[in-house]
Amino acid sequence: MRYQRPKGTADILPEEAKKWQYIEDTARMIFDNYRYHEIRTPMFESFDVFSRTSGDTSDIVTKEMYDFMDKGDRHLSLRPEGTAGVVRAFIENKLYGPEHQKPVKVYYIGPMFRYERPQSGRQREFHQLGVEAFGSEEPALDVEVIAMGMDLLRHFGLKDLRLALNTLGDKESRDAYRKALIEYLEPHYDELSDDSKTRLHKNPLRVLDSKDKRDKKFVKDAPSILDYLDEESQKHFDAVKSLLSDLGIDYTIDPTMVRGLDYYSHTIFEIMADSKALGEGYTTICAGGRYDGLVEELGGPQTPGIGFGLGVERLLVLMEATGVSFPVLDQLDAYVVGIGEDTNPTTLKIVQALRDNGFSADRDYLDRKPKAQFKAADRLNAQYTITIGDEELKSKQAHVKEMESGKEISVPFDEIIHDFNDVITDHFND
RNA sequence: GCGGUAGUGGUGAAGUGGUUAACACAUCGGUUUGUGGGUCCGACACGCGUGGGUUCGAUUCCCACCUACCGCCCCA
Repeated sequence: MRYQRPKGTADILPEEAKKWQYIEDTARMIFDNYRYHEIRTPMFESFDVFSRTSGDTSDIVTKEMYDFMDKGDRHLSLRPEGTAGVVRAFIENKLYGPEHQKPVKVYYIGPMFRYERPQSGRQREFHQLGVEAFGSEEPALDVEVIAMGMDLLRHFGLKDLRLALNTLGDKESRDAYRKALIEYLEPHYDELSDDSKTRLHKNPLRVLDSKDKRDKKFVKDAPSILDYLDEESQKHFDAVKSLLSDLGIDYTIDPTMVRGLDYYSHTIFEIMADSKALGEGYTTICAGGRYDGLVEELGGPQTPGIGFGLGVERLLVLMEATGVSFPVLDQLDAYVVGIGEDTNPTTLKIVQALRDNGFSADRDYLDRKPKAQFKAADRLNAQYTITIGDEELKSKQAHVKEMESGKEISVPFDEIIHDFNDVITDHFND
């Protein structure tokens, strides 16, 4: 094989693409119900947009970003996630301006890029769909976003969903907690895993997330963020919990849950699904949180925000493992069978006329025999076949056959061309 | 970036250091003249991921690379 697709990329073939369309259509419909509108931002941005928001010492920025210098010596990066670009666009286009209703609610669907080792449901080019809402600190907005995420996944037929909830508090709370956590872990420094040793001062919250047994033993008794929330943060978190309950949405609080990105504050959440398809037990399918400092970080006015992202490939793996059926619309109304070369112009005209009238129609292009054409019609699951041969050309009548019943009648070309719908209702509707 | 497993036609796969690489499915053609989902017959890898090497000879042995999958790291 001469050429092959780049490592970690995938060709989405027509059959598969139908599933993608279903997912995208469903998502758009739901987002629309919640009054979120699509925003399309570039697939690459200035490197700084991402390094600024993700923390430039992080592995993410140094190891996993597809960054490059373009011919004008600009340092660019393929977007590794959706939020940073949307925030940049929010600021650049002044969506914070008074003429825009607050909160500004947007969603995006598209490819993202990460330089990492491919595995099932994890590729270098992958797709995410996500939402962002700017301009309100109200806990009710947190809950709307969470509810929308749950709603979306339920629409995709996923059961056994679990909502994990945590808060990181505001900056003061987080700083206080961070200090306490370092104080707690430092005496055990030598007993931590190598990774956690480096994490301890760079990003101590991540130690909580460690899967290493050596770390877990300390994490168990580590101080909890929940004990370091100031009044404001506590109030916000309580309100979120209470509103979730009002909506009848169950949740479990996981004080050790942290996010990979530095910019989160207050509410963070993950929606997990129970499936063996993506590893044992519950795995995260949708994750998000509040990022009240992010807009400012990128040079905009102080503006709160909240959003979530969802991996489409992972979603597909889950749906398939769960046995969710994709309602696929692939109907062929009529297949036009032409017998003999002389019928070529007529069959083409008829297929075209059918399409003009809103029917899906197809014909043979390989000069095959009638039998083969009928076989094709059958395999394509055509509802009707329209047969034209020399005799039909002379009489200007075609044979219309309902494939399921086998009933066949003779109909003038004109009727077929002008109103095939009438032909069907007049002759085949019993 | 590290470790493990694998790579034969459109698909699922069998197989061997040596003339024509099983079998099945799919596809296409035929089964007497213009009608489908059946039967029967036939066709279908210039080649066994790529590139080297060993050998009289390699798809089969060795090495490197590529890719996929699994695990680690990480996870926006």
